[in-house]
Amino acid sequence: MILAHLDLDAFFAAVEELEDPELRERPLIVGGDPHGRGVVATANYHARRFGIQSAMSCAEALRRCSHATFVRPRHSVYREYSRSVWSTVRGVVPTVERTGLDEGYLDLGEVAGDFLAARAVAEAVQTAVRAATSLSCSIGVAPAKVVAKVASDRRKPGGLTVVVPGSEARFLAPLAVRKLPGVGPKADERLRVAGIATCGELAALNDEELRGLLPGKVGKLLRDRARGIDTRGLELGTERISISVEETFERDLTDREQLHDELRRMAREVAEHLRKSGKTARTVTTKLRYTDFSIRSRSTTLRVAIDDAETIAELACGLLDRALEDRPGALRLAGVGVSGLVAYHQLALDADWAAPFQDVRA
DNA sequence: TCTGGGGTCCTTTATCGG
DNA sequence: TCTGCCGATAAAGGACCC
Repeated sequence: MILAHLDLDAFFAAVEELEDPELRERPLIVGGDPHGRGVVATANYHARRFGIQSAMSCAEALRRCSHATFVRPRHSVYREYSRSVWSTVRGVVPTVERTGLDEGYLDLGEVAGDFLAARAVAEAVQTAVRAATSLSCSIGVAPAKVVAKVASDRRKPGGLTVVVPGSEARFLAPLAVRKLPGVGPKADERLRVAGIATCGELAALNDEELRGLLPGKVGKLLRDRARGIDTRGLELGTERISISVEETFERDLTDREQLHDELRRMAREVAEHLRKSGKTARTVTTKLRYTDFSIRSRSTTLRVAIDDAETIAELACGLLDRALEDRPGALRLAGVGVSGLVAYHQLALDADWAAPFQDVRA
């Protein structure tokens, strides 16, 4: 299996630079209001020199670079560029799994016989994308997804890294465990405390050591990945399984009526998304974030799928009331989500055989 | 007045029927 | 009739990703 991971370089910022070339030579931050509660979505490479990174609060970014330009994300514009990029990629490599607007996996085995040929195909993809959109991307080529993904991140921007079969473990070994997809802040900290800093050290753990550190399926999976073992193939044509809208308020809210108003507004947006995707939903979830950043959620599942804003709103408000009874307090965020999605045309069929549920049986 | 919004997947716990 | 166990599944939380 020969596959590639493609990652567009500083995608949102790169698009904004194309739309307004004046931005190109300056530190640019795409994200929220630097005087509000937003975070950085993407920073261009000038801004990164000031230590600005994705997910950093915009207030912090402003502190680090007071002359940076801040712009709000324009997702519909990025979607257009993304569409153009991926149709260009498919012109060179037909089988592609998109995992985001700005990244995805390519099946190179389909168009290249060996890793030498694969490198040439990857270069052809980079050239084609640049020609069609003026955007630059980085690519990793490897026998396994996890290795290709890590490889694509090695020589940004515009880099190409090829990891040939047999060298996967050697390639990963010196890298920090945090570089491994699936190792987030929590796992990183647990490993750090135990003195495990690199992928090589994670790969060398025996079963018992691993159990103490990262129990369950997760540990085995991450150790496999650190060894370059990853049998996942490309996933083509996956369906969405949930839809949600949430919002961090400018200031924390306590007033129940105000919160209900916000939830009703979000429920209308969720219903609109549902309608556009031709789906109905059986489960409604309300999400709350308190001032201390802790998150609570309450959900309910119906026998029959729904898609109307009023029903979603009623359920969401009831769930909010329940959550606030369990734990009162000011909220910095509230959200409404639906899951258990059912295609609208299947509604009549599904309503028939839908099994009864606990709270209904009682 | 640090810390978004949209998702996915996994684990644990509660609950129910048999 | 009471109790315990088992398997499903819903609910809730948590980690992670872009």
